[in-house]
Amino acid sequence: MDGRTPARRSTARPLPGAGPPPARAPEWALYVDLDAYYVACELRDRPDLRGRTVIVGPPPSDGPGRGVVLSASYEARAFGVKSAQPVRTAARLCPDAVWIPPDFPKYERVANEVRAVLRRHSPRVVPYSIDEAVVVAEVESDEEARARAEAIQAELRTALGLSASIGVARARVVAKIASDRAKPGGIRVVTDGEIASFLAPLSVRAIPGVGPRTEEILTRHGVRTIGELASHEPQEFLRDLGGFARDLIELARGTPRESGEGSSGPRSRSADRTFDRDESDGARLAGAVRDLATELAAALDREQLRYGTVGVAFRWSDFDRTERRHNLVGAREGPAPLVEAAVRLAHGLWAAECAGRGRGVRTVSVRAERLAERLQRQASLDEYRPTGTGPQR
DNA sequence: TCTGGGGTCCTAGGACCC
DNA sequence: TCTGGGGTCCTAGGACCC
Repeated sequence: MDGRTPARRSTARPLPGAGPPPARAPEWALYVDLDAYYVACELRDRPDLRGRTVIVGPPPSDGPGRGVVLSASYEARAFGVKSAQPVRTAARLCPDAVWIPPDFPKYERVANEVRAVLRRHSPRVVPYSIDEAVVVAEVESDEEARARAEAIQAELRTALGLSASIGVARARVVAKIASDRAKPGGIRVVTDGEIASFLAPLSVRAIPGVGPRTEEILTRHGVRTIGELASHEPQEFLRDLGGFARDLIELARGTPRESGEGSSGPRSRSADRTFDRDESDGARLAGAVRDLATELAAALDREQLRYGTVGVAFRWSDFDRTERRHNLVGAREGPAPLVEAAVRLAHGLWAAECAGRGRGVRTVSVRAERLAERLQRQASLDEYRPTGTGPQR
């Protein structure tokens, strides 16, 4: 919900009233990561559960289900429970856990309170997800940066009852990695001179953007830690990793390149539905797509967004995924173009499958992309369009 | 352990135009 | 007579993140 908040990035420079303008202090990134966020939000309302094994996710008692754990308290993590774990597994590992169904509107509200706190410590706050944000601070030294992080941590705890881990570095990527090392509830400062030695012993998996696939590729080249990466040349990985190879090696050598200010409003919105049982009835699939598209259009409408591309994806019974997209002419709004395109794409996908393997559908999702803010003026322009001509909705 | 519901960014190939 | 090469748009898919 925060994508459209003020901070126009090009004009995000702080304006210090009548202060002396000359030399700007160096910028430090304070990467704030809230600990066990969904659980922490629930514990604010249920202090009696503090110190207990608490899991946010669809309760296993609701039936077999296909859900996963969204967040687990550190007490539950001690039993091996973790995010994205199937609820059945979690229930087996930790049979006495207290289960709380997720309440996303609540987490969104609390996230806004968090961002308000952060803005009191710097006008430049870049949200990365519901529970992560970077605070850009212009301070003279690493000691000052640490002090700023301590102040943020203290205020989040006293004002909102939330625990945060904060990584502090000049480069955002490094601050992010440092915040992971500070969990839970710590602060880790990495100065420029320390970057290479701080990263060297860590697994390449500690780098954001390196998942199982990339790890496997690097392992094939004999690279397991970030330190080992530093002695290679980007060309060695170019074919497998593209431009990412250079970023990785520069980071490993302690000279990461920074990538823009980021976060300029949402790029896409989607709505999905996972069936209780894999669906193989074309008419029911089309019905689900129609419902999702209608729902999505309403959500976009609430956010005052228009869309330029519609996509439909099927997750098949074997967990494989297929997607089709269609570019509309210009930016559209309202349910009709979205529903019409989504149903057509779904038909195409389904027809292709029926001609081939004939798997059932596990999850169907409808996505709107190339989002643009709707101008207030637009409504009145439409009023002036001569009736009976132009595209009908 | 058979795997949710959101998202982001990047790449590659084909169509099409000059 | 086939013959470039480059740029851009569109679509599909891959990888990754929380």
